[in-house]
Amino acid sequence: MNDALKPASEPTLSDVAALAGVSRAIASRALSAQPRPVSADKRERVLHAAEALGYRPNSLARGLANKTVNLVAILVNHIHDLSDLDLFDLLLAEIQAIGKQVIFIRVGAGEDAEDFLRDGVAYHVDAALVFADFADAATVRRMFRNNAVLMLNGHHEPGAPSVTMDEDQGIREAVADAAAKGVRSALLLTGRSMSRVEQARIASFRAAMRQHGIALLGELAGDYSYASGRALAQQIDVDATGAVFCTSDAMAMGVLDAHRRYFPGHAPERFRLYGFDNISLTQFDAYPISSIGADKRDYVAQIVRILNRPAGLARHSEHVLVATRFVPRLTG
Amino acid sequence: MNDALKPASEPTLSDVAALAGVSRAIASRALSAQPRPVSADKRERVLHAAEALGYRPNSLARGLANKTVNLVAILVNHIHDLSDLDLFDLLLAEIQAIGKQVIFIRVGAGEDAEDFLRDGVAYHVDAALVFADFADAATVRRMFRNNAVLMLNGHHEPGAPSVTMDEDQGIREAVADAAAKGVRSALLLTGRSMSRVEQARIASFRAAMRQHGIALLGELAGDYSYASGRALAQQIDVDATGAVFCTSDAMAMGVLDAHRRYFPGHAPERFRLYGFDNISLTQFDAYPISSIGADKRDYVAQIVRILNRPAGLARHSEHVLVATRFVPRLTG
DNA sequence: CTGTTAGCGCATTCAA
DNA sequence: TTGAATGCGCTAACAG
Repeated sequence: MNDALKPASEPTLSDVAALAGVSRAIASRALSAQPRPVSADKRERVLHAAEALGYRPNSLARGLANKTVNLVAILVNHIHDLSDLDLFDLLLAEIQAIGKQVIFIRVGAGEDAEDFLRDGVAYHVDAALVFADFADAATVRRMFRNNAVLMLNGHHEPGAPSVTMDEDQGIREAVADAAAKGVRSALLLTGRSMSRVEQARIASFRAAMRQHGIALLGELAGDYSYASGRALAQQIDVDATGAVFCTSDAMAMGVLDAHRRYFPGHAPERFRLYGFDNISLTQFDAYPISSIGADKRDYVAQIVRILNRPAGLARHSEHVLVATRFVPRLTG
Repeated sequence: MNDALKPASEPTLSDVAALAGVSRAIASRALSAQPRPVSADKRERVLHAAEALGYRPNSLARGLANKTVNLVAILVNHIHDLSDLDLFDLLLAEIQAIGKQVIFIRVGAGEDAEDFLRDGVAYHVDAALVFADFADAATVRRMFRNNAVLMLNGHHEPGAPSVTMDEDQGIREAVADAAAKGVRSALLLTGRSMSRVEQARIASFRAAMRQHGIALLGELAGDYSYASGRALAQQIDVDATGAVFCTSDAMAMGVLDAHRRYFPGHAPERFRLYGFDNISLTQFDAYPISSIGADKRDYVAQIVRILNRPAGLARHSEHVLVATRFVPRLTG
């Protein structure tokens, strides 16, 4: 088939090289981001040819040859928690800023992960960021044919680096705040308890309350959602309960709405209310919930720093802790 | 270098074929998702070998050979609007359900798109879903070396299919509702007016109000955010204004908080308040805002249907309209 | 049904 | 500095 009959398709490096009158190797070097030996005039010709043809390098082919794809996978259970909104937009922006693209993988309840493995649908990526609860590093490594796994779900295994929020710190501050305000008894509303992060939170609350002599009246199992907080709030004995600690802001919002008559003008009348994650919604007037959270910019910066490390994540497994703090608002 | 000295690396198809004692082609066919002619026993041997080696196909190589990568790009300005939470989790799940992976691209204010083009960082994808305001189909096509562009940002160009919410319908219902309740004058709070979608919304509101004899007292320019609604609410003359229509629920939430004294028990006392997008947050007790929106499942289903169409999106440009409806709640 | 061969588009040896 | 040749891992076309 001669050129005239060739179907219109994307120009390749060969086309550029042909138009510029150089070899493919020269064209490749001229177009490379790294400095490569090419004479000035040939470089010029190649660049012009590429421009004229509207040439776009094929990332797949480049990745195959390079074994570096500039692709990062983010594994999540889902993205419908309110706190996700604050985090992922920032994370996405920062990862793109270092020249990588983000492939989002939603593994749902957790069983689906096995499907990914079996079907081999997963991409070969430079690194995998694991927010999903279930996943252990080994599974994720197999999933992505890659050792560069960054654990962000509270697990920290010897082989893989991790960035974890030091939630204990913020929890202690919040409980101390309650104790200082005379709280003697409290209820704890929890989320999905199978999660490592959640278990750590619960343990921290228990320890801090014990330390401050606050009686733990009970633990009610929710699922982080507004609806679960709204429903569980019915079980709160407002006369006996000094404070309600929730492991998500959304649950605290549900509690607040259920008992809003006790928060006239948002001043705590019966019990104090504490949320978790310090989501931006707590800045809305209707939900002035005292909360616990880390500086998201700091958290994301730590993740990106590890991602950007030339050595890669595989070798030395660094475990980074990001500080959280108590953020007082009207309810706490 | 003999096998003993070969560095430990990912097993390839060749390794599987060797272990199974078949050719690479047979191994490839046995591992293929599509039915391919392979004898039962060889297929069995290949599967076992793959299992034993922990073989994972390299999607890059497969894509290169196939020219089909099972990758879909989603272009957004950002993902921090409350309405994004409802949409993208569902969309992600549904796209994965048809065996494709999602690469999220955040183009921010819009200038960054040019950077993507220049740097050629964009991946070769099967299709691009364009939610970002700025982008025209031609730019996106160049960006992804691909003609399969699905416009979801309100633009519908001849070359590219689109799925658009028929917002006019819901807006007419909402305005009719207000008129029926005796509203004679109204204010409109708008978002980023450069967006095609937003311009259409504004036009619909104007037309509907004209039709129902509702005087448009003014248009206040916000940015879809709670904060902008909260701030602009100061300019509302509660004595002269029968209703406030907002082009986002978040702005309506801001208005509600600013004037909450006029909504005791959420019963509209002075003016009626209408939001937009019907986000799930309007189901929270504190923000019972009447809104306008489409069935998200329907909307996503239309998108996935087009994505899944064997013919591809390139040829026939289908323009799908998804119905919106007025959803009355306490404020409207 | 099977194996051989030839690419996909690119980066990188290695001689020249 | 250049260009021919090689290979990344896989699938498709072809012949057997």
